[in-house]
Amino acid sequence: MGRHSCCVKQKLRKGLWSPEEDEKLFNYITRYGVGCWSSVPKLAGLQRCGKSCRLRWINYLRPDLKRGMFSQEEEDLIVSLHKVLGNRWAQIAAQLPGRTDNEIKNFWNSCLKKKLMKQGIDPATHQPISDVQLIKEEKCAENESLEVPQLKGLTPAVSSLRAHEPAFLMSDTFCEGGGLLETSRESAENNNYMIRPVFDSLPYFEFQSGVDPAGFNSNLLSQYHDPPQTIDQSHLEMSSNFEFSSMPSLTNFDHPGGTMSGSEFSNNSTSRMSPLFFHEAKDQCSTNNSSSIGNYTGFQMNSSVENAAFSWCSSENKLDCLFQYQVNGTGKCEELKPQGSWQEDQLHIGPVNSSSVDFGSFQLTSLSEDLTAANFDIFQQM
DNA sequence: AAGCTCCCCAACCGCCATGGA
DNA sequence: GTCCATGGCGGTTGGGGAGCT
Repeated sequence: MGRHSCCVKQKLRKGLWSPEEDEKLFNYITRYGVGCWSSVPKLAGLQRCGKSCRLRWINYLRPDLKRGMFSQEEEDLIVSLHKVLGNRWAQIAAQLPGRTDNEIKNFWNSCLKKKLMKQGIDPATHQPISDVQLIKEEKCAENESLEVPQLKGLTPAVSSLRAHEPAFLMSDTFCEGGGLLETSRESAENNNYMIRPVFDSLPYFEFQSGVDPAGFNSNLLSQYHDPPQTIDQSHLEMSSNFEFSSMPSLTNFDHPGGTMSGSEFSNNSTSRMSPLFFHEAKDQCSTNNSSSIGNYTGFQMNSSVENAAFSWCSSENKLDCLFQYQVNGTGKCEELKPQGSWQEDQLHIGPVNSSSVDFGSFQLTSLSEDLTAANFDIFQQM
């Protein structure tokens, strides 16, 4: 018997999320934080499985998500990282703040792969297609000599295609194994000696430092942006400390098995605001020119979001969060939120509780007078 | 306008790792 | 050591919008 999904077993709702469901989930997470995902749907009043809720939160509702097109810089970074990491989307995503593994995976499959192929680069190996094709054709020839009948399934039209197909299409569509329309994965499996990343046994990399202000890890790129064809694996294997540690992981919001309280949650997610707040902020900004910062009009919020400064950028019709902080009993500023922004149509619901946050393990490391230029490193662990 | 095809991307599936009982 | 619940991840699917005929 095949394994049933949790949704099937519990006769839960599947498919696209409605705005009402989003609202319920967002309200719940905002208020109580993420403790145990399996209990979230019940407590939030959703007919979904916990997994589904988790995914929806991580891929869509999370406040720090970037929206919109990938920049050229991000694109280059993804390609470089893929060259090193292969399809380890979660690890790639960890180097692109605000992007999810799913988003990057989709972007890769729908755009980047094609782009690379057009450039004559095999997306699986990052080698020139001519080289890859040469190897593949050699293997094809080998197999054909051994298993000629495999080609019998090809229609005349397809057979003629074989002769005229550009190399990069040939490599993905036809060739060996007798499959007429081999998927790239099947093809990859059959040709594992070709599609394997430059090196594969890569449990961890060191990301201890080198995170530039844009959030990218320059260490990784300087090391691997244009990596040599061979990399000394022994170096990697012997470095037991290698880990992705300095970047805000996409799963930093998850506290597996933990008991993250609502206030703790707000440490990570205070960037959500209610539409009411949004309009309030917008109005305040548009009428208050006394604290302009460049193109912005700054102000201090004292209503639904406390201890935070936002600014309304009228030219872009968006609200920017300059920072949010927490001052403890000693007056020490213990947290700053990274700069972010919200388009009006991205706003959802829910008050934000930013009080009594325990920021024990995080420390503000820099603060500029010019808030728009401030470079905050809130995830630098003490 | 209707039908068809393509393709993007949100969401699901299933496997694996981990941790607690 | 085993079982079970849970979370994380990569691969895959299919709904639906866009573009074309």
